Amino acid sequence: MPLRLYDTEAAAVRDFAPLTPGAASIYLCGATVQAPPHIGHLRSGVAFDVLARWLEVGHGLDVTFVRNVTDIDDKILAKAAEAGRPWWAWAYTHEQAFTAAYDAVGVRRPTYEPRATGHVPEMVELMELLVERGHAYPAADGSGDVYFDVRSFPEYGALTHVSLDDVAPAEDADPRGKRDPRDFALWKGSKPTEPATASWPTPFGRGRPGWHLECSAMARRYLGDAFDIHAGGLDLRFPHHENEQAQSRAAGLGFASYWLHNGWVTQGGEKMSKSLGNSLQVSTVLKHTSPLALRYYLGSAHYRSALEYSPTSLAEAETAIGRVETFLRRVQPVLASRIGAAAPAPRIPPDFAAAMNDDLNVPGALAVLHDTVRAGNAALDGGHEQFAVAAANDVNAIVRTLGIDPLDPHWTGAASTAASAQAAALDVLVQAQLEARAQARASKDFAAADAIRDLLGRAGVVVQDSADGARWSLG
RNA sequence: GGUGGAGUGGCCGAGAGGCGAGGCAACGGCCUGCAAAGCCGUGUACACGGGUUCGAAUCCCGUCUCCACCUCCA
Repeated sequence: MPLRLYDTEAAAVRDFAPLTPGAASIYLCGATVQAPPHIGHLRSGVAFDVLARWLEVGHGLDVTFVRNVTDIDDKILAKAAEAGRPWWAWAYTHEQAFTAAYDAVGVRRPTYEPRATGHVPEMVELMELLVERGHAYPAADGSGDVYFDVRSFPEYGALTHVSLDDVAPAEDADPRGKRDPRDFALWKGSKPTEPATASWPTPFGRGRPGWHLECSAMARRYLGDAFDIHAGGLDLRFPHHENEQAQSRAAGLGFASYWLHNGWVTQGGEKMSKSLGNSLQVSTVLKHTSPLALRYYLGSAHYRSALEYSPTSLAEAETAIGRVETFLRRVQPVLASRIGAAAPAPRIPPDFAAAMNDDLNVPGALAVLHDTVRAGNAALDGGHEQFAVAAANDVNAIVRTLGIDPLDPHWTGAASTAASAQAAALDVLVQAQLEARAQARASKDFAAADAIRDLLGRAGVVVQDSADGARWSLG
């Protein structure tokens, strides 16, 4: 079953066919590290992390995933200056905040994460090629800027389906040096007002990267002249991705075969923005929401749709993924008791695969997950062990593929030895309480039993009785 | 103005000509000492007005509303 992906340039869903059989290359436009990330910034990271996982698990492809860091631009320079800090320190501080946020929600590290400032030679190479081919020119006003000549490239506008007549002037530089006001900057000559550290020597003079050029240069270096998928947020379609494609194709490179764009996290129907304050910064949200629930929430709408945020959204996600965790914990004793019994063959549930292959329909995949959980719970209730085991198998395949396995040490904290030592100590203490409670219940002393449960409850320990004894969990 | 997207039950959110995706919330029931968890059941949802069709949330025409990009914002 082929993977079908919506390609922005074709404006249609297309079968995915990698350039190299057995492999897939992805370039994702990462963050401009000018401020700490809010939950909206995590959406592309999570969405395309799921894409990479599915290409591997569902299609057996060897994925090379490059996600860049834009570590220099006008805003970084302006904000750092305002804060009285070096721009590079400002950028790196926020780069680390993004890394921490991605790590927290289980976005796997990319194969490589290049920074714009580390790729000036590649940009110069590309500029020289474009100048040589008649698609770029140094500014006539001696500013040191280098511009892309949009009129020299008839395909300009192909990605976002605009005609040059409809393009407003690019306001990224003083238009005096431009041949056409719509020409955009590949390179920006250094200005006396800017820090000396924010410029690099080139044959065109000292300066710094234009925003668009870096991605063309880095994608080419790490993924080659042509690669499979270029991804990013919807807002990057124009001008950023249009300009990237124009540069690369004008330079004679194949560039991206598929363009994927993710939608917004919205509030009241509007794009989440920094003006909304710090309340939805990832670091703030994670104080009251588990990282797993945040990741689940970010996948609860299709990646191209808007995802509405409300104060209850994250609590709902917590409850929903909690159902899955409860089932997996319920079924564990059954699985443990069957050691030696023939395990069902590992498989990707067909309904799940069909949803994923349909342009990564994660909400549809989650519906399959919940259906399977319900069937598994019903099987446990009815004592149909074999069926419960099969359901557990399917649930595990789904949650592992989506990166939302509630029992993964990444979420449970068991990865750390200190944490697991604490967990083990707590378990001994709680089990002792549960033992006392079981005795109280056996002698119908429900007041004593409830007192123990209340005590544990005040400590944040939730007790659940079941046919085979009480279980406890934090939360 | 140009280009694109969207309006689905209390909320979130898939689907895209015929079986009420799924989650959250709510209500009823089963189970249960109670609770929790789990299971079963309960909703005449598709912005509005026309049209096509045996049949439309889904196709066509028109209208309204909202959002995004064109401002170096995932």
